[in-house]
Amino acid sequence: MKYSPQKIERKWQKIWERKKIYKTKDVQKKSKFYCLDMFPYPSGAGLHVGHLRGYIATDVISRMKMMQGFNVLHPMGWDAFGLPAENYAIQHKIHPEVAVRRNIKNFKKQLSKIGFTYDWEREINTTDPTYYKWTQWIFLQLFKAGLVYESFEPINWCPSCKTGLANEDLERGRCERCGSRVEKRPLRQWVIKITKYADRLLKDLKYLNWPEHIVKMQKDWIGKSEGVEFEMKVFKGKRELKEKIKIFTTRIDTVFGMTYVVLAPENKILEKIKDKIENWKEIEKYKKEVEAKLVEEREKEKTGIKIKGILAENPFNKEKVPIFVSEYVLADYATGSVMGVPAHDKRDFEFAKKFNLPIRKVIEGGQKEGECYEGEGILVNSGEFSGLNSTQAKEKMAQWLKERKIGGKKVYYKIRDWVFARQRYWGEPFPLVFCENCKKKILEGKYKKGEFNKGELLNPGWICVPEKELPVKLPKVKYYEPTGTGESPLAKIEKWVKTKCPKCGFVARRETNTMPQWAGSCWYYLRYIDPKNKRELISKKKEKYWMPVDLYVGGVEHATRHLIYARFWHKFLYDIGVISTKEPFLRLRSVGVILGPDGRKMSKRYGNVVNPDDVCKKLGADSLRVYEMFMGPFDQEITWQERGVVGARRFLEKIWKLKSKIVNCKLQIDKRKEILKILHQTIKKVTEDIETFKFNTAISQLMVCANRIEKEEKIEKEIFENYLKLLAPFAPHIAEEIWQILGHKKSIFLSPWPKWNKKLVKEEMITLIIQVNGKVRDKIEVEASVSEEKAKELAFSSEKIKKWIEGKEIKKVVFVPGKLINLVV
RNA sequence: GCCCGGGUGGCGGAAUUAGAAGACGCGUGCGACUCAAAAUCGCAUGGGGUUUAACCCCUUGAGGGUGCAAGUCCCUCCCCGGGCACCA
Repeated sequence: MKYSPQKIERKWQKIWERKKIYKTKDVQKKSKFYCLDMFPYPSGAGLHVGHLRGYIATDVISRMKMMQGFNVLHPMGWDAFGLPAENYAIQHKIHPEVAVRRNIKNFKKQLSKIGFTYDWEREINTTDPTYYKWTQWIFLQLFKAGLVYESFEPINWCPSCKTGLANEDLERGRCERCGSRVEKRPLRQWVIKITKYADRLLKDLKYLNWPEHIVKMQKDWIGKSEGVEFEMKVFKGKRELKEKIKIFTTRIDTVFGMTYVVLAPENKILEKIKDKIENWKEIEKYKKEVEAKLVEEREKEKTGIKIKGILAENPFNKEKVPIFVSEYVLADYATGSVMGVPAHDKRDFEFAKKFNLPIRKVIEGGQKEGECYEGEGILVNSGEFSGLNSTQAKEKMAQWLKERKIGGKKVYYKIRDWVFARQRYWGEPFPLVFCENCKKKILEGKYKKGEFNKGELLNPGWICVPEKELPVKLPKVKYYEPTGTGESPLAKIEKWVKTKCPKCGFVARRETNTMPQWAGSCWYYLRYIDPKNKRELISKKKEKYWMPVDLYVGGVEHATRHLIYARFWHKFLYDIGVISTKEPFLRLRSVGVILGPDGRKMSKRYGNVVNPDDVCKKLGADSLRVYEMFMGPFDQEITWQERGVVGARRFLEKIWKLKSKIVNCKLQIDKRKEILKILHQTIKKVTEDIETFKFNTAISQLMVCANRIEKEEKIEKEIFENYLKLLAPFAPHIAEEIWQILGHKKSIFLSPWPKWNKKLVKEEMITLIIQVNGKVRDKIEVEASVSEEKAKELAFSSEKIKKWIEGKEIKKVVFVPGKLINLVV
């Protein structure tokens, strides 16, 4: 009989489904394994082979764990809110809801052909009201805890997507999604105080078994800076103003080198002191110019303007220095103002040169003439602090400021609060309404204690929708295109917007922004555990059993977005007692991108997309699976080559043929020993390599083993069965088919994973390498336990070796047991 | 600019604690089977010497170093990929 994957694959997929062998049970006894993929956006383009790489890997591991006796949870679902789904809908003039339904159907169909172990009874969809009810619920808890605030500050606005964006959604000043240049635009926004969790998000990284580079990316993104903050007095002539300029620096040791101060154009202090500024009109003009610039443009230059008429006083030496406004100071980091120390900061150096400002050296550290020196060293020209080294000076100066109550140690983070609202249709509605009456009450202080929660007091007028009224359903609309006005399309649906205040019953209006794509993916891994729970987000018992996720697999592109947001929400849920774990994802592995056959990113635009359906049809799902795991290191980017799938298919053909050699009796003893040895070596290598994500070498070992077995006339049934089990996670259909042909009634995946015998794995005989001066000159078959004496004897008696050492003095002999002997002459 | 990865045959890639460089696969060549082709099977396959053979030399981006021994460790440089980029 010929190997015909088209027939057997469909057959087994149906049987597995019917017999529900992958149904996850919430039994609490067995050891559990929660194996999770980052769930896909069901885009209209469908899946390509690149998407599958991670899914196949988790499937391989899930199958092995299953056979090892673990209770495995390996679910799948859909991250279906957000821009990709919405843009697709707009482009094709279909309602997003319809498009999503259609796309999910297509994705599911595609996935069903690969032979995954998903338990579809736990399927989730972020756009399902029974799901987003809980997304809204979590938001409400954040709101009530005072972690959400309404802001009107200028934020990043994508003119093409017509929505505000979070810092995380930018790439070099461009929209991460569409590549448009982002503008700063004042907009009413909901912002979540993720910065409150910055320190914990940083510290707890040490508990995680994550790839180092991803940990580092998160550290850099959170960007903790420890320094000193202090106040500078501001003078107009001899008169001191009541406003003070706050400076944050990580290099207080260079403070005596300050020759000027720079403020961000958006710094609020400017407005406060504008009547003291002689050239206010000029400053105002400059401010407008800078604000009109795109984020990207601001990064290139160091334009600036001097504020005339006022000076700032350095508290350390009472020196009065000029004040500038420049675009190189960021308004939304630290105090929005910096001290200019051109001798010891490259940016200040550049600026000082441009504006002809004095450059004063205060750190001695072997710098070059005419350049700035950013390293640490010994303080000079620094009054009482001269002679200290940078580290000592930092301590003493912070103390000095603290004693005078004008400053002290301070920590800032690079991570910004999370801009959480989008002016788009396809997202979760906010469970908030705005009530003028309640606003008045709060502002006038005429309310009872406990009448309003922390969030409501923080955002006067905004009232929480009661939890029992959740979900606030996204209304069906005719027109869902973004408006571009800063309002979401929902604002136009008067019937939906107009409502009653749940608190006082007055006329109120619903919040019309929607949540960003990331919201739904922040907690989806919890929903898989308890997908049908209507009473609570998750049952405590189930959470305790299944959490944390034991293995999480997905692309690196989520390192500073989804993976930070999800950790943040998880920690919050922990804080309010909903869950018992501090971190959601214990072990993380990132999957490398598969490039098209032309070496470019797989994309419709390049016409290089490989559809798994075609590969399955032509060569079979098992071949596809084996190839994807064999093609190279899992986390590495790699080019798709159809030839490679053909190679995988040939390997499976070989296995298929091997079954005709199976016999029920035992082999001759020496042969049996040899075959058993390679089998047990293979059990060891495959088991360990799957565990450590070295799928390519696991398969290579399976090939080596098959090549050896193939040489025999006969194969012992038991040996072959063990081999099949090792192959099964990679090529489940063919393994199951042969398993059945061999007479088994139950699925191979219900049989136990083989264990290796330490004694059998060990080589008894080895090839002893004989080197002369480090070069291989002879090889001899010996027992692995060969002694140094014996090895020497063998080396000296070798004819080949004699040739090399003849007439020479042996200076040294190096013996590595079980490996080699090196004669140095 | 700063911080991470990485550079191994024609190609994808193996190589434990430094211990036979090139496992496994692809491709290619030759042969078998065949009327023929495909598929399949067998053999060969880093480069260069060489009288068949035996054997020798060179070879892991470049150069230097440490070691009996270096793809692996150290220094200098080149190239490729990624992250961050006025974060004070």
